Amino acid sequence: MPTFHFYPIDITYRIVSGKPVIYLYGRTKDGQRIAVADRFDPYFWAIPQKKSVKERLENLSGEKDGESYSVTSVEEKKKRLLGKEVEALKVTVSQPKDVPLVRELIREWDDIQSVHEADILFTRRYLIDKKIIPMTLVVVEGEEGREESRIPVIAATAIRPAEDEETMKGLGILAVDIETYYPKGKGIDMDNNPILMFAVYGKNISRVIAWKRFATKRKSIEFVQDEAALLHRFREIVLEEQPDIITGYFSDGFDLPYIKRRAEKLKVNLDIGADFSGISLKKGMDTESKITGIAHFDVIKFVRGGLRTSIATDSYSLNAVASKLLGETKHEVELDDLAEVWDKRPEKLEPYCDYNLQDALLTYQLAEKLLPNLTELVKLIGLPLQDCNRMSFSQLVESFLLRKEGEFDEIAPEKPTEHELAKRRKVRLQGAFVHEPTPGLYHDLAVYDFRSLYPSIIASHNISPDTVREADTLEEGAFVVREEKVAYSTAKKGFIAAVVEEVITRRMRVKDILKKKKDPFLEARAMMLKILANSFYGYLGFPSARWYSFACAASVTALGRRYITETIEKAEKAGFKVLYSDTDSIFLSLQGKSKAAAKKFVDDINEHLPGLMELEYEGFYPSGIFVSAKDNKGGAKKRYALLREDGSLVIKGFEAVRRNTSVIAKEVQEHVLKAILEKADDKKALNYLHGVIKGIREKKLAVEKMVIRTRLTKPISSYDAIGPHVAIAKQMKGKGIDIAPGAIIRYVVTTGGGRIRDRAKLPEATKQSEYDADYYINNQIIPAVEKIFEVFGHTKEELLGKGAQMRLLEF
DNA sequence: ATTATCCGGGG
DNA sequence: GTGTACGGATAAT
Repeated sequence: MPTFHFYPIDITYRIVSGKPVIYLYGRTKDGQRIAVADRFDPYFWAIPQKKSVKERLENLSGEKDGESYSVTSVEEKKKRLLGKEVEALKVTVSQPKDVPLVRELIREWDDIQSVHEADILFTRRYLIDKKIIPMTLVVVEGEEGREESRIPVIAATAIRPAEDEETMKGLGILAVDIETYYPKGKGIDMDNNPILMFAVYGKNISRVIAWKRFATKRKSIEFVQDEAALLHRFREIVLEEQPDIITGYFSDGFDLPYIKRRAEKLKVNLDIGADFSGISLKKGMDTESKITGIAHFDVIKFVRGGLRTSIATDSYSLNAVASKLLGETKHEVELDDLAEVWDKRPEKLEPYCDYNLQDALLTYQLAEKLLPNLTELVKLIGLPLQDCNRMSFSQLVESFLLRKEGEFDEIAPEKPTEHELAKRRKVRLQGAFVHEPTPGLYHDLAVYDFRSLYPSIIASHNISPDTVREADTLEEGAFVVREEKVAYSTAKKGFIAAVVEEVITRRMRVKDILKKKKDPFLEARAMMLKILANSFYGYLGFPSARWYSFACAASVTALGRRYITETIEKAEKAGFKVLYSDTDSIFLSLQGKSKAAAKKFVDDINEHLPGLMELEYEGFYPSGIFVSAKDNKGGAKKRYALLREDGSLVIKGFEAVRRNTSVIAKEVQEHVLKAILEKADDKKALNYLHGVIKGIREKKLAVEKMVIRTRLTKPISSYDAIGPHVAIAKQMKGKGIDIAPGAIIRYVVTTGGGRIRDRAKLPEATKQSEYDADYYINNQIIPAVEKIFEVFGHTKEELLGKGAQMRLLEF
């Protein structure tokens, strides 16, 4: 029997002669695309009320809505349900579609207590049970069968993961991007507006296909007869390139559905799937596009999903993400004019083709850059790239737990009913501890952080839905969380606590190796392990979670508050002063103590911390400033600036990087912070401010510095409150420039009477003499620095330079 | 403050 | 497809 070593990429199933067959699509070690077909039977778990139900189940079969269903076998197994031993029945049925039918039927039976895992997708169940991890080497025995397929199909007689968990490398990525016709002022209309051009970018291809000819020297541009021919070309290119991964930017919801729709409309056969199927869509608010045998990597879904907390960006547009991650930007063209240029001035189309190709290139580069992270996630979670690409944090955790439960003989709890869900949504978790800072400028600060606070609490205190007990439990060694009136058994490792501990220790091992040697793949692994570890707390409190536990989630934050306040008490006993603390971080003033003493403080704390918990010394800062909150005297949370020893600044929460603020306001804010932190010289900062204010008054500053950027969030007509940006958008519309929701409107406020919105002008149409100095001083500059100067007792009047004059008048 | 709703990205 | 949203921001109450 021939043996094949291959890396699975995609998985589906089909019913062949009435029996379900799993199809794994992938590539062999030597690069050949193959499919592997393997028989597998669907099953789920039932917990009986009475043992006699087994026989009743075994004989269950029937018909519903013309479809027959049957139970093929029932097997008794000892399992655990939230740690409690149960006699479970493994109910095997003949087809996946029988599962929901039988499930609903037997749920009503008196002798059935509960039904479990009857909603785990068939292909996922297969991967878990066979211990197969996509993109990781698998050994198959079997012969090539004869069936209709683009690639050879091996009928498996045996399948198992390879001994060494070798990861697939050198995957072929093909980036796709389309440009479509859309007249000004109209929305996207897949039914009526054609695709004008598309760009593909891959290792061996960099091309734009358009169906209107114009003179060009670009070798990358190729012309076809019409839109149907363009779609044919798309099919051809995909089949020629044989990519493992097709990537796009929002291609789940735009490019691929658009291509599919146009192909249907023009009756073009798009049988690019390994089984000759086309692009399949899953609808909902969130569409997903799939092609059998190829993994579809929608970059935006990963950046906004699994990587969301790791990549901070204001906007998730291709331009914003590419400039953040690659330091590159899109080409600038007036996309709104494309339809008109296409119709009337095709000779001007070249820049649009360049734009199109650049988008495909950026998408390709993003996919290439993020693939190590996504691959690590696939290996961690054990689901195909297509799925890991689109998962939320709670789905990641749950999929990981479903993979792990076998090791603990656990059966997953049922998903909550609507009623249960409503109940869970009503309760609120108490958050983290915050010590508000007292506004002021401070010198010699030490900053500390609890490393992975919540995950380490879960692991160290055995916080797990299967170890929760009543607070007055008589169980020996149980750890009481008095704040929540619950306790946690320590007799046996809880399922979730054990899994979290494994994730943390795995990450620590990876970090240890990384200390000795740089390795981008291990860095990606460490990052994904961190993301996963940090997701468990949220999962425990997520209403839809199978392993939801309010007690556990509440205990995690309660212990977080407990540990941080205890650490603060110890710091004060040791002679430090607490300036600020939020969740897992502590800012101390050294109060004349040495840097060495600050460093040593963590050792004293760590000596008494349990398990994996650890306080880290984040660093020493020569100075730092905390300002007061908007409407009260207390210090603002998450709004401070620190000076590092190397002279650089750490700015948190200030407007310095926000939209909606003019360039000049950001500049002034940063400059003032720097002057104050470096020299503690508020007089000098004040002088600088007065200089800027004078410059603005005398109109010596460029209009560009006065530009305010605001995003238009909905169609112009649906605004009730007309802000300046809406007024500008209206003006632009009046000039025939159509502005769509999502556009960033740039404007400058000019002098004159009336409301701000009547005085907003386009920057291009504003002369330097026109901007409204008073507006910029009072509404932009002053609010940006007011709180900083307030720390030194400078009033708004002083900032405006009125203080001195008033004093003269007073005397 | 708290709850309802709107929206993202793509052209 | 043995299934379906999700989190943040803004408007409304």
